[in-house]
Amino acid sequence: MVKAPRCDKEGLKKGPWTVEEDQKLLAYVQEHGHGSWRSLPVKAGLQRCGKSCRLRWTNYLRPDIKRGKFSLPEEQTIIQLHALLGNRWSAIAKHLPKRTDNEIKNYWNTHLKKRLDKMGIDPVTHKPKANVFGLGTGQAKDAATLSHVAQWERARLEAEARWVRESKTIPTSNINPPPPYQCPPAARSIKNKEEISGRRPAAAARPPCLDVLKAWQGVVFDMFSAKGNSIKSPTSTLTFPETSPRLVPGAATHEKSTAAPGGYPADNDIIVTNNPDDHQTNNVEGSEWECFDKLNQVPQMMNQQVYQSSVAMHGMGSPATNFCDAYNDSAWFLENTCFAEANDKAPVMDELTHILARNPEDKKSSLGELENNNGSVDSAVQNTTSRYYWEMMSSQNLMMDSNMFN
DNA sequence: AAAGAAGACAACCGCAACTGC
DNA sequence: CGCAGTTGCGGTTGTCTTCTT
Repeated sequence: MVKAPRCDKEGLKKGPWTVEEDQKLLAYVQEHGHGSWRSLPVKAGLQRCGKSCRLRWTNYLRPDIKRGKFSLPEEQTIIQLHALLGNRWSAIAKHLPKRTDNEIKNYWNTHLKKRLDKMGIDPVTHKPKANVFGLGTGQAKDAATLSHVAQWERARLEAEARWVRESKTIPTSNINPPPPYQCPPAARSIKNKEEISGRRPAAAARPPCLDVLKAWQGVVFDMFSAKGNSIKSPTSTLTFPETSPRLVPGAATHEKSTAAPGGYPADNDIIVTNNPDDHQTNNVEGSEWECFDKLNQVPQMMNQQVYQSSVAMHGMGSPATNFCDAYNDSAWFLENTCFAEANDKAPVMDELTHILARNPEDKKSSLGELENNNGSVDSAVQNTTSRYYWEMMSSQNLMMDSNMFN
């Protein structure tokens, strides 16, 4: 015989909470702490069961909860962690400060899952669904798109697997400060042991590849926003290579570029070169020069991980070629994947400036402070901070320490 | 303008793990 | 070790809002 829930048995109130109930609970917990949830409702004068009170507090009333729309970095984190952890919402929530597991779960079920599904990616496995490659049905472009997704996905998963392996084998002394014990298998046990011992958890599960992509997006957005360019998303059309600015390595606009699909660069393509002298041979004028100049900073900003991911994806080429590939992939990724939110660069830039602001040695620590009288970012200072940013991003400590984003 | 559908989110339920005796 | 009570978690449902026809 199934025991009736206490709430039912005692005829306690269920359903949505009223403002008065919230106030009672809030006032009580703030004054006395929750103590035993079971005894709390009577003490607080609530006609609710303790469990209901606990849920209301943890999911809604707690003061350290952030509500409202999820930012792009938060979405990325959820997707990335879901690929790693599955439906372990509480574990995912630990990497999203001020978000509750319930909120993340709801957001996944109502938004992210559907978005992945529409993209043809299985939201459970995070792999492209086999049956979406419709042959002979005019879906060649979509198939190519999805193939690209699959390629990135595979690279990502490999990176994650590598990272997981390394996080188990790398001496934890590399993590600052050194955690006192290794990660035991059961998540729940970990948590409780931490709570009991007050110890720092083992290396936080933040895959470096996500950070690299995020960082890359930040730099790319920065370059384009400074120029007044926009990486405008065609959203549903999935036609990025034909319609959006594309970076083409090396060749002048009047010469056939071997790296440019289709040969000659398109009108809105942007030529990239490592050799400043090439300026003289390119028919790039006016505002495009500004961007051109900014792009010459790129090899310095391009750290090993981005470079290697580009090499892995496209093969070894010149730095400019691999930069173009990495950029185009990143821009493509922004436009054609679940990460795409048209013109939604603010969260990425917020995060970039936030991280730059952590530079203890650089007093000019945000992009806002770097702006000159013209409202543009001084290239030398930007170069310094960008390089610093990449150095930070490539350092293992930051890659593995989720506190970086707290 | 009204009705139904879909979306979004809060809340509930049941189970498993943990805790203290 | 066993048991009862408590807490945490994830799946599911209910309700309200927004959108579509």
